[in-house]
Amino acid sequence: MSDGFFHEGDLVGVLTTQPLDRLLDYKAPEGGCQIGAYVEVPLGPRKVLGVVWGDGRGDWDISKVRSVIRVLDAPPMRAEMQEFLAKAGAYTLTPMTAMLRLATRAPGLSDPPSMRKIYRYGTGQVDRMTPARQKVLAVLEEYGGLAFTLKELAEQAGVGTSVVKGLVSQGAVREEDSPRDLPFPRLDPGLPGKALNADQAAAVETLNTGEGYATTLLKGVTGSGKTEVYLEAVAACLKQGRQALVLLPEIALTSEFLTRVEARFGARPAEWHSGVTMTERRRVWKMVGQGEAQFVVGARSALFLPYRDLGLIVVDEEHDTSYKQEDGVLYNARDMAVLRASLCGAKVVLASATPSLESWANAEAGKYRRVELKTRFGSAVMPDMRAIDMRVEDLPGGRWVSPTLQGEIAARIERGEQSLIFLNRRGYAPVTLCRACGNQIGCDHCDARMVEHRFLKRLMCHQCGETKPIPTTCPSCEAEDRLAPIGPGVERMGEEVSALFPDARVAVLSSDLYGTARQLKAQIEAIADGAADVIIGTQLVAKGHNFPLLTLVGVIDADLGLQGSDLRAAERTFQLMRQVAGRAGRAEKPGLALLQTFQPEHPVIRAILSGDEEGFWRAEAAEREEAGVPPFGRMAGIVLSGPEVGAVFDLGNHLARNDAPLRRVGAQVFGPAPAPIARIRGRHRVRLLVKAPKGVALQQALADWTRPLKLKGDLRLSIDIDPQTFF
DNA sequence: AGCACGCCGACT
DNA sequence: GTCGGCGTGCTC
Repeated sequence: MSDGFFHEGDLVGVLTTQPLDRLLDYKAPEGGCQIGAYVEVPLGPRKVLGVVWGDGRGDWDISKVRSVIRVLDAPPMRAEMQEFLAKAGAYTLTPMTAMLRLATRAPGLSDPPSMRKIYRYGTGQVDRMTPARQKVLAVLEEYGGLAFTLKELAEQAGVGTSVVKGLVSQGAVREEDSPRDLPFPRLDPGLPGKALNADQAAAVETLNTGEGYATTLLKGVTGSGKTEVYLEAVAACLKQGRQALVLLPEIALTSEFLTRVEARFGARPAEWHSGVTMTERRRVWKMVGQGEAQFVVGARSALFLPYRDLGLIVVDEEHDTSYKQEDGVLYNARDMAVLRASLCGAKVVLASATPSLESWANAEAGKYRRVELKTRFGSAVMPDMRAIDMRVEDLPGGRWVSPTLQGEIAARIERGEQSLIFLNRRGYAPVTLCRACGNQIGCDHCDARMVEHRFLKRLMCHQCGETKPIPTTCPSCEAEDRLAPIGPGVERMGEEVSALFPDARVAVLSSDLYGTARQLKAQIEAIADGAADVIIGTQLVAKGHNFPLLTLVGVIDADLGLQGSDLRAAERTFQLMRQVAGRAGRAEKPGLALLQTFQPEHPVIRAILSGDEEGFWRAEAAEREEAGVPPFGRMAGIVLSGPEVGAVFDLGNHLARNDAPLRRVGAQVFGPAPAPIARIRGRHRVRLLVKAPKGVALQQALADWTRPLKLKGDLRLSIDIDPQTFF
């Protein structure tokens, strides 16, 4: 190889998407290929996708080495992307083949550029003009030289597609082939943004200061205008001719957000999330690679698109736990964003009203810059927050709205304002109990209780999604009609609130009550416009929706999430409560947030009420430092699973006993213990936790520790670096 | 990941 | 006899 080019017949090392965890040797194809080239290679009887990763190893019988079939029509993977995948793979202990699969998650990459028919003005004359034909020509006239697809044109004109076809046959409309993967419309960062207040302007200044890599924690309460601020960072990035990426939790990817982008830059960005169609996915992947998509708004996997020159990554709601999730590979998108940016000299903005403790600690340590937006827009201020001490409230069994909260809701209904009841529990009742034998109905495949969904008239397991009809006899003792729903879910809250306020319009917002994301969004928009007096919602409502008429938030069970010894539970409760409370009083009217709790003296509850966030974080940080857990120590979770408990535990015990590679680096292993969810879809799960001091080569030790294992039968092992839960 | 090979149990 | 279960091995 010289300057990254291989001539025909040179030995190249190819990384494929097949799970053979090493480079495979091939001969460079006719015409040669560049390092990084996306190629199609033969593997056994199949053709597979790969990337020319570097020199061939030459350790394979040369007579068996086959040739690369062809180089695909895409810019080669950049060295910086190779490095990103290698480092991310090494960090998460993920095989490189799996990393490459993440980076090529678009269908039909090996297909030739696909064409579609488009329609524009032709030169021919129409021999017989009809009203329908007139309409089609009028549409083409109105939009000048613009081309349409058949469906678009027919729809715009309000006629059938046959009318267009008729005009084509006469030459009055021209049919052309055009590449399906069209560039995205240019965005104009020069358009005027919203007027910024002093806080915001200062924040923008900080974000845009300096060249090259830097991470800034952008902290701002709900309604302080974080989005406007980071869109200005996007504008600055686009002005430099570099690409920008905004990551959002999947659930927050709404058309409302895209519309805001359009209002700021005059065009919509490229979208990348699970709801994007296959053809659009390919278009985004290709256009990002060609630099024809300047701005991508997407879910976590958008980090692995082949950017040509990425200059900015915004991680909005950076504390959101959905950034760490399994989709084949366990990675934390927030951390990977920082890694990627540091490799390509991009800036990172971590935006949140309630940052994660990790980011807070990094800012404290001076690794991140930090800016804060304190002012809420207009006259809106943070709501008044108070606890309702449930120990002194007079509340009959089976009811959850305290008299104090009820009174406040009544006052809001009177004034035509909205109230939000927050309960982070989907369904009707979390437990179905047999009053005869005490049995709680559980899932047959998981170690979880079935949740009653009265709306669906079924019991559902929230772990595996399994449902079954609500039984009338107890499956354990066969007593008739002794099963009772215990505890509240949002559906049941809806029932209670409707009974308390028969004339009020009550809306229950839960992801499972709406068929599609679109319906849910429409419902949220209608509610924001005033279509409901009382809104009952799960954590869905904590994620960035605006309710201008909302002046009261009642948190039904502020203690939910405080129990258990999970060190992150306090952090998460704190974040969630602050966010929910931030929903109230966004417009002109002051808000009130009421937290129903049985332990008003709990440090988390007190920190929320007093608004002493710094105090909360300092206390929380001290506790974690004491315990030597993240971010002050390293942790990894090892989950073993299999159909048979005994075998899974045996493997766990074997691992725990043979922990020499861990002890060498000063790491300790705890367990095996049943995993937080001990059984999922019929597979038993056992977890070991590894705790290590900061700064040791933990990944290497874990690899040495688990490598000798031969997983027999249906046993699986997965390693989770920096797990979200540890108890 | 696929796909072939291969070695034991219950059917025509 | 042979169909088919899925354990093991191979792909540059």
